Amino acid sequence: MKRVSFSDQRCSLAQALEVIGEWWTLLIIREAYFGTRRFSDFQSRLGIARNVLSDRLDRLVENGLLQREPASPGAKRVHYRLTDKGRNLVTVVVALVQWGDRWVSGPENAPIRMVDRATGAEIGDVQVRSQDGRPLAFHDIGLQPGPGADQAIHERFQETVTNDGAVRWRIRRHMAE
Amino acid sequence: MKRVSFSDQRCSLAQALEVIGEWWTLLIIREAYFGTRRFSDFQSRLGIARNVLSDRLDRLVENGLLQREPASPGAKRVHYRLTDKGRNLVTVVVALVQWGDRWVSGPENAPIRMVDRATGAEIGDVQVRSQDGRPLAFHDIGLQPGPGADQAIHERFQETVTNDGAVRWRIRRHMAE
DNA sequence: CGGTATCCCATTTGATACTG
DNA sequence: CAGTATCAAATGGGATACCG
Repeated sequence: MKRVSFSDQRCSLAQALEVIGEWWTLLIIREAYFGTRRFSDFQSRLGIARNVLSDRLDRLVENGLLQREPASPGAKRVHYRLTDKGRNLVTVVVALVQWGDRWVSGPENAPIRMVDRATGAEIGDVQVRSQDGRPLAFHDIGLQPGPGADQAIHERFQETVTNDGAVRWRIRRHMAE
Repeated sequence: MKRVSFSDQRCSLAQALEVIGEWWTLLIIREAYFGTRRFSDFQSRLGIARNVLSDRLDRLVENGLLQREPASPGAKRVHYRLTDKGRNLVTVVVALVQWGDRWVSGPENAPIRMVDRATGAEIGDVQVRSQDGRPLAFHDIGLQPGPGADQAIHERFQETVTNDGAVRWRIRRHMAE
């Protein structure tokens, strides 16, 4: 059966997965970070089937993560280059690589080191932070209904106002109540 | 045909995708962040088929992102709770949500706000940073062969030593040379 | 409630052959 | 080189029925 489209889910996570959730997509993006631009280089380095690659590249261009440009001025041959939208995914990729290094492969097996160009030192761990830069641990992050929250989302939250007028949101653990 | 297993790819990104690359997996993790613990709550909130959910939960437990525990002491009913390994993915999820908010949905449509519990202010953008906390833009990040680099990886880099003895790595754009 | 077992279809994927 | 076209196999996913 057709998988439910995530696009009707409001969550940005689902929306993002709609774009990059395909198996190969992030690996293609990663290859692009490496500077790979040509069809055949993507193909041989990733070991991906040509038709699948073709399809994924099309979709990535369509979605604005990659752009096609003439390999040399006037040539019909094209290169695939990252757009800002694609480049902006670097946080996700780095976070994912670091997670994989830490919990799956083990840091000692990391095939790639990512360094700060300016100093040559390894980059830091990607972290969630407050706007003023304090690292936030899992439990420091609170959830609230956002500007685009629909009925279903609102139903999952319970709003309470404390004595001093501050507003708190609590997440309902179970719907039935 | 059988899809190539990413596990034989050295890259931690591929390894991570092996664990969480499945369509539903990250959404289940997100639900767990919301505090969802029961099978039926996952099911009804995500709208996922029961057998698929069953399979994904099994795999998540197998891979150590979730753990099963008795719903109440002595009960046979179980809850699914995040492990540290699962919780640690929060960076990835937040980065992905923020990317989706920014590039796909538009921030004004964000159904969920993530705030710093201590202040109630929105959390900051997840960023790649140097170890001493400077934000690193895409081009500030350099790549080098890591401790687990194999022959194939090494071949993609060219090592050069500058006059003053510093070592630089350059990525070969094309293999043939 | 919390699953498991079956069944079946849609999609993805890889291999191969072909084209400009 | 840079794809497109076609095809078969594997898998993912949904629906439904069943069970303790």
